[in-house]
Amino acid sequence: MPRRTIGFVLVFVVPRGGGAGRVAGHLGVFTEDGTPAGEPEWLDDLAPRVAELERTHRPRWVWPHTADIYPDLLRSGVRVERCHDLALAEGLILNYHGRHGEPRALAAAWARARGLPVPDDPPPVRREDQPTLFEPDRSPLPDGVDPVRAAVTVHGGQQRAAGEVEHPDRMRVLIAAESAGALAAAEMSHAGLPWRADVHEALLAELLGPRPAPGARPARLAELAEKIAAALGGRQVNPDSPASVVRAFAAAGVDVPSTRAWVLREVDHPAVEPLLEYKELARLYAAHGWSWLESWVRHGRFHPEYVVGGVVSGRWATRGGAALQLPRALRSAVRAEPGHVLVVADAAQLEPRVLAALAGDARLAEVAAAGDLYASLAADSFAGDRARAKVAMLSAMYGGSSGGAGPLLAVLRRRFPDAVGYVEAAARTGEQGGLVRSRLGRTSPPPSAAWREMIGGGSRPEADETAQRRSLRAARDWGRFTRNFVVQGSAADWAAALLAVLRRRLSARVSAAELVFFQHDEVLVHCPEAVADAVCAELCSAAEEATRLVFGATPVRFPLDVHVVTCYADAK
DNA sequence: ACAGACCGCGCC
DNA sequence: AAAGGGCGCGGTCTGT
Repeated sequence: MPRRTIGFVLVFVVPRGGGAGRVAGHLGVFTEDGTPAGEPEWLDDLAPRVAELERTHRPRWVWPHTADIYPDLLRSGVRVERCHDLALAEGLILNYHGRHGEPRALAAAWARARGLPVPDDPPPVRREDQPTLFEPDRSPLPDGVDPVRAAVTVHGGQQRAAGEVEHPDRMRVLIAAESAGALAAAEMSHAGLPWRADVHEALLAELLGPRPAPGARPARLAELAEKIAAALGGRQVNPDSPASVVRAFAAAGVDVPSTRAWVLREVDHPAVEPLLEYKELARLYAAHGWSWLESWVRHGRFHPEYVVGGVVSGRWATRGGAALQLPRALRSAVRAEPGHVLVVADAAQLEPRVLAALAGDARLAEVAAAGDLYASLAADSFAGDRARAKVAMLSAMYGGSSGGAGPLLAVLRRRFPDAVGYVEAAARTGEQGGLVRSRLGRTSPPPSAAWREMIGGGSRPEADETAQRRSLRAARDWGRFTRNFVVQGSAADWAAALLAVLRRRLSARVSAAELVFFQHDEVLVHCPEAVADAVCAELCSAAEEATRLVFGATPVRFPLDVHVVTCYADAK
């Protein structure tokens, strides 16, 4: 094949059987204008062909779902630069139109792919026997449907759909960033986060005692359980059972409404201290103990599975390993390999900055020019009281008002009417059952039928006080969700753009660096010590580029706090 | 025995 | 006037 620039390569894969470490499938090469460049091919092993095309053409790979194919390619040593993930794009577009949760194998996409009339309202539930483009292991395509042609058709439909939303440019950025995120997620799962099992084990031994026999409690937990029982007058009590603990306290003459740590801390009783310690250690044991280590750490790396597109707001989820909840105490087990460092970068106070940019609030943007936004906000509006400034801002974004936040929020509203007005408008939209969007167009789900029923029930003339209260409550709850959605979703937009841009920059300019971890607004790069400065420079440029991509020419700054360390625990 | 609800807590 | 957003996970408890 002559060397020339080709805009798109469309790949369709139908995994067959066990796979045996290889991924088979159809592959078709197309030029940018949609003209096929040669016949579609069937390959028993896609990896070599993908590697070759990547080397010669740097195409955009269009495939049903990155998570279904890219991990296998990575295991075969093949990395690609860019892709269009049909399933993720389909989800974003469907959600934009308020059709959350519909099967990704949209009936309309199928109809288009098969040249059939497109139904106006595709059935919401896919039948078991209905073939699907996006879950290729379910069932093969119907006879006579060429998989490459189907992918081309669906892709074309998505390009059109992206062009028809209110801000097509933003939707295109979103789809590209989401697709790049899927690539980065697979790469990070593959690479893994450097993890010193010996450090982790030493920590467990120090806090819990030696590893217990299967079914037994660690020594330290058994000891604390005895102390708790003794302090409660020798009553039977299972510290793992909230109900049992409440009963035991009641029997000892102490009324506790629940066993939440912050509740217990207010209780003056000798059982409280050992109980709090028990709960903390029991959690470490259950969630990140020896069995976690066995399940998730191999050859010195923690390999979580990221789920891109798993949260409507655009945040990532994880499957197994609780990767996004690594306790701070365990971060000492995250160590760079010899001669290497970890570059830890997190966006400083991302959400309030996002709000300033979203709302176009010039005054808040000014406040956000400072490195420490909350300190700057405190100086501006809260007589220098940083804690109060932070509470005020968080209540605006979350809809909370506990801890006397009401008056603080009022200060914020007077001083920054555009920013506060923006989230309050989002809350009102939600209270009325409407949809809200992130900056790039991620869209909140419509409220459930049960919600609508409750809202309707409260406004009927015969509604009693309880029904009215329930209705009001449901409306407010959903309003809090949509209020937060615009901020959380737009922060996810920014973070996705950052990751996409950083990934491209690193592969082009600091190839020895690898992305090893990402959580919401924080990214970890593992690299040889000698290139740490280069990585820092790329990070800063990436943050600026991401800001421009998502918010255009906003005056709001989005600084990164960057730490070059050998141990994750030393960052911050 | 198993599934699913609830609790409580970890992270952002 | 009052109203805290998102998730994953492992534990218990309840219903079948």
